Amino acid sequence: MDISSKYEPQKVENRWYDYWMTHNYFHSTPDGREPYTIVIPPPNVTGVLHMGHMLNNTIQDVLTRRARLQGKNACWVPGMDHASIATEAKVVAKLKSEGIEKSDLSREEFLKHAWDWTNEYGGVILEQLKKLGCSCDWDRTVFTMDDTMSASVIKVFVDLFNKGLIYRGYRMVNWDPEAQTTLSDEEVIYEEKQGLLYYINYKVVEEDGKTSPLGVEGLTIATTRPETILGDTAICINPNDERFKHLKGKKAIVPICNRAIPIIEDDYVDIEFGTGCLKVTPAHDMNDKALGEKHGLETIDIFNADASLNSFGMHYEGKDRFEVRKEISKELEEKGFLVKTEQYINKVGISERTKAVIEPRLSDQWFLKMEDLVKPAIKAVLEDEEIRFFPKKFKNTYRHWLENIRDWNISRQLWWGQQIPAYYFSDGQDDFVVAESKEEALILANEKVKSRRRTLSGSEESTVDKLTLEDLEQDEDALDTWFSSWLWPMSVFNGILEPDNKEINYYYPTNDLVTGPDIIFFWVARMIISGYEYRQEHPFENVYFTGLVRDKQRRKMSKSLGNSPDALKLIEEYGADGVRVGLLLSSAAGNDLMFDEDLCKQGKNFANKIWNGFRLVKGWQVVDLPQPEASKLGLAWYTAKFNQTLAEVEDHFGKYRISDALMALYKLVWDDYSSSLLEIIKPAYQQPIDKTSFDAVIHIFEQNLKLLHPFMPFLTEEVWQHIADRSPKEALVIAEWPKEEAVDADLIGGFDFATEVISGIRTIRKEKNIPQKEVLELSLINEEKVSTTWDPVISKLTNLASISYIDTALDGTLSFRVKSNEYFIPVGGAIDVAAEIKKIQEELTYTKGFLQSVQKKLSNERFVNNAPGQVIAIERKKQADAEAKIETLEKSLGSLGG
RNA sequence: GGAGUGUUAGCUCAGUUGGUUUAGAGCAUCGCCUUGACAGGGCGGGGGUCGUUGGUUCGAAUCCAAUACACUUCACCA
Repeated sequence: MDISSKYEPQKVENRWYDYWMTHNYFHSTPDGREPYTIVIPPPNVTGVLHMGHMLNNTIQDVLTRRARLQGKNACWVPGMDHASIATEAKVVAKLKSEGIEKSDLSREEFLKHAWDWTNEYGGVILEQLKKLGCSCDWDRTVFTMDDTMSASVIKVFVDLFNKGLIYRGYRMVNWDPEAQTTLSDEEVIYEEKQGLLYYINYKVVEEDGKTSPLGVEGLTIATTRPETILGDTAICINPNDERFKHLKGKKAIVPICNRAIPIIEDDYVDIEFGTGCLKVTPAHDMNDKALGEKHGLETIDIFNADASLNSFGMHYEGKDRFEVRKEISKELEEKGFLVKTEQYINKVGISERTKAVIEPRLSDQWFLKMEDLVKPAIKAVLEDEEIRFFPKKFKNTYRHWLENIRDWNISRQLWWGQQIPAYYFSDGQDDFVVAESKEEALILANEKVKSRRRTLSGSEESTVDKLTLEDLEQDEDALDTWFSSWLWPMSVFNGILEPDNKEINYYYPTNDLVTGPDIIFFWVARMIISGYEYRQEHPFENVYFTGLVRDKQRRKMSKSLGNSPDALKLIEEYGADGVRVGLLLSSAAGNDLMFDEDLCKQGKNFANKIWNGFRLVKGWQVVDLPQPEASKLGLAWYTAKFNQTLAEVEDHFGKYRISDALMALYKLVWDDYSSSLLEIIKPAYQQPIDKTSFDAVIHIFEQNLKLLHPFMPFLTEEVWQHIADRSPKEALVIAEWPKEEAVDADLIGGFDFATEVISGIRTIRKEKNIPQKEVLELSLINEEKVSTTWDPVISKLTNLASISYIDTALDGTLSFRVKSNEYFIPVGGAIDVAAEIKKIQEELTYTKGFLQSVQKKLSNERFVNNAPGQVIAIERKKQADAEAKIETLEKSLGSLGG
């Protein structure tokens, strides 16, 4: 047979993915088996695969594939979210490039464009996940704008409204002037920006009605936003501020627009900061709004939706806020109002999506009351541990957010998304109803109107016409995308519309959630909240938080920085398995991952190592021969080692230490299987192997492949199918995960000792440049009374002619020691006695030092009296071993005349 | 400003209730090896007073306190 000496992932990956798809291995339907469910964190419909996705989805695939091998009914539900803001922005931009303005289109027309865009460009990422090997149940692919998903969202909105948890409020919100929509607090990022602090003089109206001259009896405020002075409706001073006693009860004149505004007092004002005088602009600042309400101030909104100035901006009307800032500061300077400017660093809110500077704005919005909803979510994670976080440290973050929860603004001034099911029948603040359809809304609206008349007139009968469908107008706004995704673990199984259907009952609660800590509030917490509200149960048992993928300079990988490697190119270069291994090897749970392409190279090399381990075995000619003793021992030892590693791997998985699980397997396959076992059983050049050993090693190799499959699905399936002709039912992807068996510790201990002997012999070969081909003779003084069991293995791996047991040291040989055993190898040529003596003396110095540290402990009365017996026994053993070793070393020195 | 997490080998990290041969792994590095599965390999070596300072203890990388630095996160005053 002819097998390439290098594993070539490009040639096999697509083939196996197609094979898996053809045979429907990833598809799940409810049955009698234990379910293993995992829902994907839905990527944006606009998204393309980046490093974070690769890490996250690799972990999910490892968990899913392992569960499948364990015989569970594994179901990994893929999907996407509609990403309101991002998608709408893309569609608007595309239309603009075609000369179409959004404002020229009706809602229906715009949505058609959005769907066209989604169908054409959306979902690229799901195809990319297939390249990575993800074993999602693609038949279940869900999109948050699918009919059932949207219907679920609307149903939940109406339900929460009816429970009194959703309300409409006129509030100060985070306004993104670019997307022209509201953002939730979580979608605003604060960045430090170098700006200016402007000191501006205001004139004061004296009691006689005259205006004071500037700068003398006047007052000075400090602001970072001089353009907002046109919206000022008060000046505020601290009542305890001695400097401004004379201003109390007076009025100030806003420069340029010459409006007279009251000077109010409030201890909110920090005497130390700025000038101690605060301009109050209730329409454009959260704190100012609070002051405005407290003191009954007028509210003047000077901005349009795009943050250009409106008619209150006077001659600046129509100009952008930042343009106006420059121009107005110039005008203020020219007119003598501007005292000075100072460099000032302040934090500016930026839209996460569009990067536009957020403008606080007053508007009608829909809010979800969180105070009570949050309670079961706090209990589940922090008290009952019904939901476990890995790593645990994120519980603190979670706690902090939930305990300081604010109501969730769920409306967005966008079209792409579920339209808010509120219907207005007139202009009054309360002239609306909420219903799942317009028809239901009409009934409710008529009832509402009727009951009002009843209260007003006291009469049952009404002669006034009833409302018709045409009288109802649905709220223009759409719901926050997270208001769809917070239902994800339920809605993907249609658990909202049909809460008792077979699928939701089988798959919910899901098992694991794998996601980034950056969306712990956006998504994780809210899913937990909705899970308890709608199913009185946790949505998942375990949440595994991956770290952020950073580059070598510790910068977060992002599109804007351009420091993220092209995911698909990486797969092309290193193979999907190589990339998966590379990502997993250094991703301890929750720790950020310093991505380095060398890790993928390591993964690729590992794949090649396994491949060649297969090639070697495959190349052997198999004959009925007696099994060599060394092979028999080697196979028995490896079986023990395998079981030991399997136990470790299970333990790591239990703690979501995926990286450690992989490393344990990496060492098992590379060190134990390839470097040790294969060398032990390997027949001499061009000699056949005995059938017993061959069958055993094939079995062992297959067991290895099963453990590796979740991490390296393509390579392992390829090799598996090379080993034998397999029917679709025998594919590795659905093989049976090895069962844990008892570990024979004696075998492992015996081999470890033999390994030290082997290593000693190899070192001597090294030092004396004796090639492996040259046969050596080994003699030993067996002080440790080690069994001769392992001699055949030692002989095989170091090419010995004989092993002799002797009583006294051999002259003219090189020696080494393992514990108190001493080994001698005769070599040709003169022995450098001085070097031998030096070597022994170094060992002696170390051992004596060690003995001393042990004796120090043992001679400490308090140690002997207080330490547990087991610990003392260990120390005594150390002492005895060290003493025996010292005796051996000193004997050797004596015989060398040292 | 509040809270949290971390600091162990050149790099990335383990070190699980304090005690398992006077600290481990992978990678990198340094020697030697043109071996017959694999140079994407083999064999062998070097490398850390566990951020700093105190304390508790028979015993501290591990527990406590202080301190320095780094990161995360929340809230923010013109």
